[in-house]
Amino acid sequence: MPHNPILTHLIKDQLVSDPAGARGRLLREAARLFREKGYERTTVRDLAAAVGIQSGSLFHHFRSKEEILKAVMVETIHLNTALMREAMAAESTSQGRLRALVRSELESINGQTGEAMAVLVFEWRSLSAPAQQEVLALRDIYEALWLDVLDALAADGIIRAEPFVVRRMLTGALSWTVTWYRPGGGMSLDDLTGQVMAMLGLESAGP
Amino acid sequence: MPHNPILTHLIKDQLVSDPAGARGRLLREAARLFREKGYERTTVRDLAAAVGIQSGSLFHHFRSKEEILKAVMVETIHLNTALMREAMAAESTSQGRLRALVRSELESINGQTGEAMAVLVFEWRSLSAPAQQEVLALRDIYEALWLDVLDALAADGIIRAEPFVVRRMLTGALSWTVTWYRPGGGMSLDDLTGQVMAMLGLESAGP
DNA sequence: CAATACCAAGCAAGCGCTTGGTTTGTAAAC
DNA sequence: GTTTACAAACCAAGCGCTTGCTTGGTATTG
Repeated sequence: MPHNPILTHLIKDQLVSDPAGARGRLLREAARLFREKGYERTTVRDLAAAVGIQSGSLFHHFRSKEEILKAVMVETIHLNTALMREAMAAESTSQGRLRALVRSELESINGQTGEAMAVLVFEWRSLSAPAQQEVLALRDIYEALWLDVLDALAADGIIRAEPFVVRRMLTGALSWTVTWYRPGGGMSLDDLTGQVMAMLGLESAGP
Repeated sequence: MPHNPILTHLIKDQLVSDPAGARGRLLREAARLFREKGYERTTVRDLAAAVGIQSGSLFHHFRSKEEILKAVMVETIHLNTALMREAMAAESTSQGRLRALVRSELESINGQTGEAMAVLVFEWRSLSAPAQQEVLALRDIYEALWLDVLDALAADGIIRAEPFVVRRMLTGALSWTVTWYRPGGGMSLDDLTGQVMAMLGLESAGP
């Protein structure tokens, strides 16, 4: 399957590994295993077996196990920041942009990159402090996109709670969907987006 | 410091360990360490050192390390279910009961039992499948309290999104507060409760 | 013919847990 | 009020195993 243009561009800039390459394949399997069993319970032997090599050979591609975790997180943020910018650009109103952000984050969490996003949320503490700082800097860019939109909505009186509180509540609410929402079920991602907007009192609900 | 009457009653029923006893003290330290470093990164030597005994002596009180994790979770659910019932009983309207639930859960997460609640959320996967089943059964009782209130609000048209979706969004939003909310800061738990209600469009915000 | 990618083997450290034996608390027996 | 009995609580030592990672060498590729 061919990449979408955004991904191709990120690969060219070396911000994301090509999923077809050895490194990219390993990172995908790592995200899957880290989510399934947790970082600590996943051994380097598990990771190696998942891509069909010996455990020692991993250390030709990564200096340590932690570097694999960091790479999963960093590449996921890069990809999703880019996707989110793209989704927002198509909208002309603040309310539309919020809907695009919600929809985009739900897709990140429950779609292709879902495993990596779950790792980002649940394996945070497994990163060393310096690595946490690095990842945090990338997240700040991502978060600024949200706050700009929420600030605009608050200025217009469309939302009444404080923007930064709303963003944090939404972070929790949306990332938690990974524990219960199943894309194959009766509710589509658009339905779910509608439910979130309805919960905020911004649109009427109903699939 | 004396216990509140609810806790005393739970201790008498052997649903919760006395925090003054050896077992209770260990469970408190365990919750703290599990939250701070994660279950896997916390060794039985860490746990033993935290209460001033040898690592082997732990196994006089608990059959395995996992049993300690399970006990932390089970006792926390028992305590918080009781506290929540109490908080709700004082309210006469559905909206008041929702506010009481939100306030109560925020207090569970950010107050005394916060460490144990965080463990419940973030260390879920570290439990074996059978132990997960046991804990899940207890959570169902707890969740039923929420759904009853949300169903009533939906029936009256006060909330427009689906009750079970709202509950799940709130679960995520409220438990996520543990990652950013600091009780000592400028925002009290009552303020935060007000923000949540405002976000749902149910009350005007403002501390 | 160099760089890249890998394998086979294994090391040092740390892990959960077991074991055999000692101390401590408690309460009846004398 | 000392003695006896016994269980609960704990210690010191370490076993067997797994972990992340290293090493020295061998294919593979442009």
